[in-house]
Amino acid sequence: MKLTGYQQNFILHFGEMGSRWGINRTVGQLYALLFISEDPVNADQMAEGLSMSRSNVSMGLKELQSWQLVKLQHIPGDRKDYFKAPDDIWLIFQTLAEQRRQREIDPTITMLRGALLEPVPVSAPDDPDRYARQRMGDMLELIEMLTGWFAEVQQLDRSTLEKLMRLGGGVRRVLDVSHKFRRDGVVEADKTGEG
Amino acid sequence: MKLTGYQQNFILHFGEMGSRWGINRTVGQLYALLFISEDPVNADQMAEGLSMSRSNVSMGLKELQSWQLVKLQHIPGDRKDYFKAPDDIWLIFQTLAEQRRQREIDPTITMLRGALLEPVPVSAPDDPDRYARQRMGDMLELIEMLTGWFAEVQQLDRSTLEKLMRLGGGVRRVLDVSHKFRRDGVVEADKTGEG
DNA sequence: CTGAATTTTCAGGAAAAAATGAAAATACTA
DNA sequence: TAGTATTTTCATTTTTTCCTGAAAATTCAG
Repeated sequence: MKLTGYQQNFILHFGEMGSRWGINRTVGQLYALLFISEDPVNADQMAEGLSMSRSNVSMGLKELQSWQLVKLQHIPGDRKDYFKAPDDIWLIFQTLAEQRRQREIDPTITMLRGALLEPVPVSAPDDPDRYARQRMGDMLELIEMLTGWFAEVQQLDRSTLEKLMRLGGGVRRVLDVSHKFRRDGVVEADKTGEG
Repeated sequence: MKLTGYQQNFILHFGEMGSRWGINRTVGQLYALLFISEDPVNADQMAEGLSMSRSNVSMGLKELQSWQLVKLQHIPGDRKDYFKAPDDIWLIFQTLAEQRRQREIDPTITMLRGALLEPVPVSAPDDPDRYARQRMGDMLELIEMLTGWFAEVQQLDRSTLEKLMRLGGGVRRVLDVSHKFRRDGVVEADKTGEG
């Protein structure tokens, strides 16, 4: 597994960014390598190409598999496991976003719901947790709105999604007009009229 | 600075999640404390309430200020610095998203642009970097589409934004109809018609 | 200016995370 | 099923990150 300087540059960058992305250098480098490799790669090749121990590759691959970011393949006549990143970069992005939601947001939603479910002792006017409760409620509301939106948008087909993206801020104009066509009251007419 | 069990629960959670969010425990706890505190808090109070050293608080606050997530205030007759999280939780979210973009995505955009600018040696059919170039181009295209979209949507006023969120996947229906009103060719008519 | 109050810096120790090599486990072939 | 190829596990070492206390720097009242 020989890597060109061009490829190494990309791989090193992903390794360094790893810490900011909540993954370690190894995992970042492994994924970068898979991402730019047209053919599937086996663990020995990765260890050699990235100059790291075989066991480190094994742990890194395990991590990547738990993120569902790699596909396992087999090559006829070869007993080794070969790995590949999905061809579809949109799919990679969606998987990444979905996994980060599960790891970074869901636990907080659970905590907030639990805390807000606790009954207020006597709802005394001097409740020391009054403000905390309110803030936690605000936070939960925002997170639920955002994650709910994301979940729905994730269902959209590729072309609709790209259309929405390219529309950008122009979505405001479309939204302004949309109340004329609403069917089920989801859309509220906007009377602020700054357009 | 006395904290109730209710408040401590929230603060501890943020501390533990910190590592997943790319901040350390201290910073997570500090922000959680500020977030649920109605009145501004000074550094000594934080150190006491969170049982950590005064110097640790100082470093944590420096970090939070670099994220522009705290507001500095002064209380008449008191020389200490007091800190507060913004009241507006939408603003907090936007700041967070903006800062993460700068730290986690912008460096990669820069790297990709630089790499893709490099001229292909002789465009030989056996260019070993052919596939890597293509993949990096695909990645840059997706990232630019997403960040560009995000930048535009960030400009929208609060009520339009909430409207878009609550619309969720229903945006497809609105998009379908929008081509009737397009002004500048950004919107492509969709003939797949699965509605 | 002086000195007290307050905040910041930073070297060094503590804790956490990552990486390694050896051994164990697993999977497969003959 | 014996033997080999391959992968995984895990105790240990290495590296990185975090936290602290002491000292330095800054701010401000008198």
